[in-house]
Amino acid sequence: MRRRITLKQIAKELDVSISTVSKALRESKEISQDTRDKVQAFAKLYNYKPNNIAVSLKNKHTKNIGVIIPEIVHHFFTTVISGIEKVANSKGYNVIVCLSNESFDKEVINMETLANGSIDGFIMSISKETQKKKDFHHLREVVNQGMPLVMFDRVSDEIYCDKVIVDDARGAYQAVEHLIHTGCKRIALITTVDYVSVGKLRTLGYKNALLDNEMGVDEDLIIKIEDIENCDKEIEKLFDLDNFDGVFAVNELFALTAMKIAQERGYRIPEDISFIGFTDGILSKHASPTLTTLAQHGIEMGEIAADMLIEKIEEEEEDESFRTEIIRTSLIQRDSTRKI
Amino acid sequence: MRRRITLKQIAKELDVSISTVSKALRESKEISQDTRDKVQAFAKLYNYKPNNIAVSLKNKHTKNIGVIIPEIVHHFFTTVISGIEKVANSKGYNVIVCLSNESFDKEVINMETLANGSIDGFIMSISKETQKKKDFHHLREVVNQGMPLVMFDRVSDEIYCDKVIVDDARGAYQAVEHLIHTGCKRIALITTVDYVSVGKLRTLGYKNALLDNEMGVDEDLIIKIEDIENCDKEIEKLFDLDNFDGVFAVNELFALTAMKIAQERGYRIPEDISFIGFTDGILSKHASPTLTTLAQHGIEMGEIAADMLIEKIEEEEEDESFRTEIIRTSLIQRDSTRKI
DNA sequence: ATGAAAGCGCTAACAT
DNA sequence: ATGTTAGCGCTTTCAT
Repeated sequence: MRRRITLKQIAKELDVSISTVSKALRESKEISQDTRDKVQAFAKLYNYKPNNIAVSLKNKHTKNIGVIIPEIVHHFFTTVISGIEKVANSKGYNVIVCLSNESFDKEVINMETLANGSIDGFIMSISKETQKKKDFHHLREVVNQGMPLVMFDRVSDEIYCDKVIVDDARGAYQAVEHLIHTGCKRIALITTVDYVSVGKLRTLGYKNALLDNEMGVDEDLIIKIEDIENCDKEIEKLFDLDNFDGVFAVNELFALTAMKIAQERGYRIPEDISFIGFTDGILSKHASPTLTTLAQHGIEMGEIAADMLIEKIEEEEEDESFRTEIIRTSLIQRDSTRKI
Repeated sequence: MRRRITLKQIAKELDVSISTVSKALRESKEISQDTRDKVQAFAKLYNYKPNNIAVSLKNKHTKNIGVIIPEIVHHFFTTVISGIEKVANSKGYNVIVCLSNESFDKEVINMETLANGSIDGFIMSISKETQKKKDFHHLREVVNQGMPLVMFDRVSDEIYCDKVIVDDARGAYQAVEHLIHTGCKRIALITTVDYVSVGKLRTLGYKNALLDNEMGVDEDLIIKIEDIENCDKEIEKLFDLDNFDGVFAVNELFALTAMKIAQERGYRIPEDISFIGFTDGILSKHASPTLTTLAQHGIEMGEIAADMLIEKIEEEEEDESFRTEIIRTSLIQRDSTRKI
């Protein structure tokens, strides 16, 4: 078991100085071709690779980027990671993933441990709890230290940094309009509690679409779900109390659950009730009937976030201007809505 | 924008030496209570946090663990990461995730970049391409350098290291027996090509279950799918050519696709045909009918892998004995199989 | 063309 | 009780 070899050892073996070895390895023409060849051959033979940590300490950058997300077992976030990873790797960066599990404390701890020199910048989506508490001191701190930060999807207006967001309100608007255009007259909304920023925005889009089409908002047709585990109970209530011919749900799970309940109650989809979900994940594609959804383009979001971050990391002087990229959703028509 | 403060700066401000500051911060009783208080107050005020990189260089460990998986947009792997993350974080480690995207070259590159000092150990599941090529030099190299490695799920016998695997053959056996016990007479198998180790093992379990129940293996009932994207075409062929009353599929997607085709052809599930899938992901739970599956306990695998790795990382002298933990699958009965 | 030396931020053995 | 020094592995400036 050979341990990794260092410059020092090479220098000693070859009876030259450490700096000669270092330079030879980096093809410096300060060093004679002869020595360069000799050093390189030796390095290759012993499979020399520079120690990343030492290089990081010296160069003041780690070539790591930290990603903090609420949940990894959530298809949208994994697609974003996939996009981040792709561009990060192509530019020589590694991705350190930390999960907050929707907990404020965990989010704070994660940020603090990573911010102490382990990474060159952050990409993050804040936890529900953080959104509820509205306490962003940890983000502020990191930004104040000059560490680049890109927020995505679940962002906060209070923090000045680059952002990549989905056009939630517009997407919801688009979905509801599609229901209207395909003949729905009474459209229900299944959404989350208001402190979840994206839920709120999607609710807004839903209302606007109704208003713009002179349909009026009926609050009885809107249910806000807190406990995702037991969303079926809440949704059952909607079916008990009211009737409608279209459902817009802010995520796949709500949409699928609603479809299942509708089917159990004997409604035909989409003839009797049409369904659209936000977020195009695996569930939608394999549901029966397949679910019409709004694709959020997670991979693309990840790629853009990583590009923005790396740009900020690598720019010479720091630039105080921040961008917000808005990713348009696109409607994926499947079998849970009527054809136009 | 205040940059991070260092020991040196604290020392200068307080007019003491760097080592005094270092010691004071670590509550060394070599230092007078007075100085300790003063230093700590100052450090707190300026929010001093030790630089991880410097500590790593000094201490020869990074408190990072590298995880290399073929795909992140794959529910099983994300559950494993979730488990790894949980125990890693609880023991003060960060998780660096790299994706091979099922590519041998990418896997090699990922390992090499991480092995150069960025991490203290690896947890990995090898790519399909690596399994096909049977080239494990990169793993061997890492192990030879004394870097702890834990392989999970897709492992290789050629590498001596700790492993965590699913009892694939036994799980498949269990699934097929369940089909038999619930009355199936002719059971089809939808599997992957043989070089995917888990596919091969699950095929083995299938055959053994049939043999042990004196049912005989009919090769016409076995299809091996190479191209997952177009698995529906292959599965259609199975339905065209043969008839059967039970299907065991080595993953969720194959099972769901087969169920959908069966439904289109007018078969009732489970009355006419029963289905079981390997891997209990989100699809199974939300399919209609819900799919009976073998749960692989990804979270648990991740936790065990992380525990094994950290144990090896932290042990004093290195221990050449390696363990293989076998995780039993469990059958989750849902509506795609008949009740006993 | 080569090497000595300083320094990145920290720890720790060894003075004083 | 405090400070000096060396060193982790590397880069780079400044001699020689």
